[in-house]
Amino acid sequence: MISQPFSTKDRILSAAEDLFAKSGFAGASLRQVTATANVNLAAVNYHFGSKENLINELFKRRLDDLTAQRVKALEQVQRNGAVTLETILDAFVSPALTLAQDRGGGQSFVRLLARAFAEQDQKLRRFVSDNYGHVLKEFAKAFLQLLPHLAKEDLYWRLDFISGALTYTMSDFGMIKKPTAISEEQHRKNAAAQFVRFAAAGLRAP
Amino acid sequence: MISQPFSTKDRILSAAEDLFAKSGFAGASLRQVTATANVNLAAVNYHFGSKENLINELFKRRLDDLTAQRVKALEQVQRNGAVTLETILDAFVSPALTLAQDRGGGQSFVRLLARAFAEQDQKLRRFVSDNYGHVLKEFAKAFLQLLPHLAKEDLYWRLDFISGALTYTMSDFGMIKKPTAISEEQHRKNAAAQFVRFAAAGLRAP
DNA sequence: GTCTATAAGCCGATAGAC
DNA sequence: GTCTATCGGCTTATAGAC
Repeated sequence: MISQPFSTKDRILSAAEDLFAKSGFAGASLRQVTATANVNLAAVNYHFGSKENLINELFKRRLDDLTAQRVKALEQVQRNGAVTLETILDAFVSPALTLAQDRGGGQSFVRLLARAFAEQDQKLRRFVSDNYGHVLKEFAKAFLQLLPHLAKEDLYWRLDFISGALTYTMSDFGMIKKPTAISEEQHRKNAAAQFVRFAAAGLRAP
Repeated sequence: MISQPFSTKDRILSAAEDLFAKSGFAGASLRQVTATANVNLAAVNYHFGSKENLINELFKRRLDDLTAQRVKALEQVQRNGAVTLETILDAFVSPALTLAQDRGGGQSFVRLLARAFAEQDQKLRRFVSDNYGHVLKEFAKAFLQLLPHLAKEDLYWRLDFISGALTYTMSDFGMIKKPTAISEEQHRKNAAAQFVRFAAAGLRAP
């Protein structure tokens, strides 16, 4: 069970991430996945049991990491005392946009996320809500403390809008025409700044 | 070529809309579509030529209508003189949310839109941009007139965020827990009002 | 326009050798 | 852990009768 840098399992996961992002879960076959990963067709069932379970492990791998980074960023904001709508939003958004720019599969993964939303797969939603819902609640609590006059119902609507805008922005991130003069890092920071400014104003709406 | 109320063609389109929304373009087969529509399997190729072309006609049918309603609403706002960020946003958003609530297939269609976005299908994007892009430009122009100090680049970022939030909201619309006491019409108006308030504040961000 | 029958091929999953 | 070979079932698309 020792995990090697380019194990069969890893190669399958990476190939699956790319192909499912490109063609969808139903649109990409395990035959395509194993051919791209340069492994035998039977290896998928040996290592993951089924196509469905392979997909679940795909989400688990990335969401564990993304969630941990968001929590870390939020805690850091709260420890440093500079708690504003902007800094909290940045703690939520920046890890996601960094992932959206990562060529090592993260870029594919955020497109997978957009697909998962469109799927409205109840099992997947349950999985996400069970495993990562508490983090969203942490952020909601932080926002509410800064917006004491906002009704909870209004906040939830607005957080939904923000989630939608972020999902859309992340998944399109590779396509927004980046001025060739600036670095990817610069572009990512610009996107985060634009997003935070927009979302903070939206949260402050009367 | 006389279009009858429940022609084979119409039944195929409606069944396809529902099934593709539920299972995706690759996930739902023409066999499922024709079985649901109560028509023969061969009828799809007779009337549409191929699965891909059936999908295109699906989008054409709804987007022609949605775009026309948006243009009409925008013109009405501009004729009546009450031109504000809120009224323009409402002209853009309300026809979409009405569609999202329509049980006669519109509800399925907006989920198809979310899927199409996740697909990042270049051919479909080109089709949408070629046929409906001029309407988005009309709205952008109207916004810019009310936000003379906003850089164009900033506006485009914000319109992207708004599109994402709207796509997400529409496609999730059937799932937001509606208090049983209020009517669907009421719920739709509430969603539109929440959205317009949020988006207008976001557009006005410093 | 609608039907049956079928072509030609891809699918996920597994049995069993190595 | 990796391989080949294969099972049973599904897919889109079409040819040709009615």
